[in-house]
Amino acid sequence: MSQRGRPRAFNRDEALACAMQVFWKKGYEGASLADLTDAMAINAPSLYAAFGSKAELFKQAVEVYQANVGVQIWEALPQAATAREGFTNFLKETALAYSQVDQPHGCLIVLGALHGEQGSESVCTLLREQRLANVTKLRERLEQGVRDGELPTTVDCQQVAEFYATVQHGMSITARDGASLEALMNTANAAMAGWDTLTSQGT
Amino acid sequence: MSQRGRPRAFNRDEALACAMQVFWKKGYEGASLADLTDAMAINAPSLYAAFGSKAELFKQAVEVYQANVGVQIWEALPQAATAREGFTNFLKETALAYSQVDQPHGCLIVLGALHGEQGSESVCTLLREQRLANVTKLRERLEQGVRDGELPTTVDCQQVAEFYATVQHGMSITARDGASLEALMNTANAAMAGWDTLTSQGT
DNA sequence: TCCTTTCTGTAGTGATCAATACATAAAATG
DNA sequence: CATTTTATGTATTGATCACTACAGAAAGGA
Repeated sequence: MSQRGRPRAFNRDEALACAMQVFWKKGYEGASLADLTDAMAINAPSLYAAFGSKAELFKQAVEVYQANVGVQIWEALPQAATAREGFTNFLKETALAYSQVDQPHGCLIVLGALHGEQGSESVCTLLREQRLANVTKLRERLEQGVRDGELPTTVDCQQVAEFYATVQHGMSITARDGASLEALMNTANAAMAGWDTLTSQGT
Repeated sequence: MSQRGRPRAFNRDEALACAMQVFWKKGYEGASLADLTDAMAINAPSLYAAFGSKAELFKQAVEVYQANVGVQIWEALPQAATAREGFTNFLKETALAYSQVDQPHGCLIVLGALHGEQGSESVCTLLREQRLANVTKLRERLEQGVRDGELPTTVDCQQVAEFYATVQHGMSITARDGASLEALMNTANAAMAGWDTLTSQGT
């Protein structure tokens, strides 16, 4: 049972990667269909046949982003031996990912769609859920640190997770404003300066 | 030499305040002229006669935002007796301003226009310059602390300023995601947890 | 009263938006 | 070869975008 009909003349994955780049650079609403079809080197009917809609294309682009850029950031958490090392590497990988040359600076998940007002509600909600899920990842790594005996049971894991997630969110803005890798690394280090205090007392 | 011609039928400042609310909530590109004229309760020709263009209206809305919301945040810096107290209050005022009830959460300067791609380059540039100017305000307060003898001369004021600016940027995203005042206050406190370390050593 | 000046509301401008109708092209199947 | 199926390119859809032409209304000045 091979494929019937005229074969697709473009590579779906490559086109999706091009679309991801456009969304990353311009955001969901800022990326017009003309921008997307130009970058993907296909016509609008081919885009709709392959991806369904602009919103669906964006959601698949987010998956590509997570699999390529995001995984580098978030695999630092479970791989590290300690929560402290995990958070340190998480922030450093964020600094690296947000300042790559020949790539849009900052994060697609943070910058992709902030104002879900006109037709982009579902996309905005998707990204917000991703960000909230990221807070959960950070909190769970802290809770693991508590279970391991690395951190005291009095630490408020949710509060600490929200702080480091907020720092990461801010790094997207700062990266878009032109911050260098060195500057982002310094911010990552600065965020870790409070680690001992944050993970020793409850408040 | 009083005013000639038919008098304006609406209050310019009130209409501008309404426009500022729309831009704050929906962003520059997300706010359509229909949104603006609806909120301002005027017709398009009146808007253009009074403000010139959508971009010019936005720039004036930013001034209104700075004068009302921003001043509450930034006057904390010079008013405090010490840099530490100034930064603490700066972050706490930020948490308050970003989680006001019956107001859009987060900051117009941060969330108003991030992707300056299609006709919004000038607006995007304006906001970026504002954010960079904010970093300068923070750095100058630290330098004042060095002159006062509060902070050692070895402290890298630019690095510390960029860190706290990044935290503030991130609080806009976190606030938009639904964070409570309490959560933002906790993040403000968490950011201050590293103060002593950041302002004692050079790196 | 008449003229000038400025504002207001209606009704549009061309451009661009996301999304498609349709005819044709290219493959497998019979 | 004929049929079916799917993809492609051209051209276009109605909606919405920021913006404005125009005529009438409301004021001051002569």
